[in-house]
Amino acid sequence: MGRSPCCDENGLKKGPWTQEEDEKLIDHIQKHGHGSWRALPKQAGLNRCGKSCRLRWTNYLRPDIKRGNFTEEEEQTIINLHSLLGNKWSSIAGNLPGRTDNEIKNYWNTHLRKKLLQMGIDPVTHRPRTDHLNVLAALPQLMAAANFNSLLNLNQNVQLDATTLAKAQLLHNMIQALSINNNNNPSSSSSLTMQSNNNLFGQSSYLESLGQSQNFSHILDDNNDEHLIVKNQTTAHPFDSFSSSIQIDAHDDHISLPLLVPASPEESKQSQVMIKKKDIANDHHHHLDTSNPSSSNSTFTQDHIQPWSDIIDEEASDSYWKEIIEQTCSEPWPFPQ
DNA sequence: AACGATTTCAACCGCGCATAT
DNA sequence: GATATGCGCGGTTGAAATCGT
Repeated sequence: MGRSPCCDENGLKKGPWTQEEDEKLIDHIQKHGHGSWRALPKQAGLNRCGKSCRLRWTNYLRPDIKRGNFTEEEEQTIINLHSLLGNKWSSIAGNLPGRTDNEIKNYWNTHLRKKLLQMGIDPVTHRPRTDHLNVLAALPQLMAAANFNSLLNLNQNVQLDATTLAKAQLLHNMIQALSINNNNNPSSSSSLTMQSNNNLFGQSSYLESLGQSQNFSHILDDNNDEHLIVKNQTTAHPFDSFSSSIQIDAHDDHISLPLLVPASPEESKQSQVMIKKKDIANDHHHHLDTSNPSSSNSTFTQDHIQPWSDIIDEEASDSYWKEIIEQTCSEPWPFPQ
């Protein structure tokens, strides 16, 4: 089946549109509608192919185009819809009035994709990435450089945006990676020490600071250990399609970090990191609990650790990691100092 | 200030599907 | 049913803008 190439016809202009061309196109469509895109250029006096005219109109000149930055709500919608639909940009655009599929696609590729990657989430599957964890384990000094005093100031209510949540997720992954590494390699030098004058997770304001509304409930386990169960009930959060819960051992001295995006119940269990509160309180140094039973159940072993060259993919470039590290460790966290 | 690296985004390209002939 | 045509979609490109040194 033959097809006449759309824009290969002789003499048809390509490239950026001039103001004059825009005006001609707008004027013609306002007077006559676009009708047949193929016939439009001649009728409008444009030396363009119909395809180029359609693209210019739908992506730029249409009067109902919404300009400006994407709002948090729009970001949330895109992420949620992408997790359901994949790269169905036109379908996603259908749920965002005034936004074009091209604009959404560009915004995804330049912003949202990176944001998810920074959270340790695969932007294709929307599931946690694990291929980079042992790379992080090689960078414990970066963690020590992070300003945890500001992170751990828990007496302020702070609304977190997606970027901050991304940092929290990455931090969680880093701690998780180091814990796993320690577990598998007791002689490893990658133990993590964090300085703080605050009792980290024993305060509900930490949870509130995640910008989430929760229900708290106490339960007793088989050993009569009291647990504080915190259920994430946020509905306006970009990741509300994922159920996340935070469990605090109120009786014992273990606290679990929230896994913001558990891929599955199994993964969620395996990725819990326990930090001993007494370590925090006693010497103001936070140590990862290397005897952590949940991480000892981890399926990660040294056998799974791959060479850097095997791990790195097209998006895990030097600049990619540089960006993550810099944003995670150098920027001030949005917690009050 | 200059230059190279990186990012952004408008525009293009090729393909698949639907419809017309 | 075969072929031709048009449209829309998703991936890719490359110039311009921005950033970093």
